[in-house]
Amino acid sequence: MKKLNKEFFERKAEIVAKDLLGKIICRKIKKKILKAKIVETEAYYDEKDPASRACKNGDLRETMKSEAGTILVYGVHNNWLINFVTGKKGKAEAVLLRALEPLNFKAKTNGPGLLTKALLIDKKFHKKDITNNKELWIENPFIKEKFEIKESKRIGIKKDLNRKLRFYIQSKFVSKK
DNA sequence: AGGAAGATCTACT
DNA sequence: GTAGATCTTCCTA
Repeated sequence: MKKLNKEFFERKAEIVAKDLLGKIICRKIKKKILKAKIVETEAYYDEKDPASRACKNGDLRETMKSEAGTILVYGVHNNWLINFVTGKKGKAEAVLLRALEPLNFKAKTNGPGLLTKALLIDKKFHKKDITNNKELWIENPFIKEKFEIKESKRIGIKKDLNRKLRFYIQSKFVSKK
């Protein structure tokens, strides 16, 4: 198993979002390691993205502009959403994790808020480094599965720009609409 | 200090 | 399908 390194995240958000599909996210809780396959992602491209909080001033925008691989935890309503900063430093790009398929545990993760609950992810991961973290990291799977990557519009956003920035694999865990 | 908006979820009709 | 719950962040004063 090889952890994803910084170079992986230094590419465009759209590319990273597609490439993250099928990867394994690992969360260490006490002595157990929860593993789940990433099945749904969304890309946010820069501070001009009207749907992104990077279009506002503040800490989130600064975080999105920081080093690739930085974890960004964003709170809405009652939930935490987890993102990974992508692109080179200075670019406000990020990828949102929308759904996972649990491999060695049971949970509902068909939605951005539920997946953070299942993995016990909260604000304490904000600004941490996904490529160098003891409690949370991403691995390449042993075998590269064949799967079809589907695209659609982003979900839950009113300001939609007819761009297809949501990517997913066929799975019952994918949030569907 | 207060208000508004938001990348959501659940429950009920 | 729609309403409501309820939290974090940013903006204004």
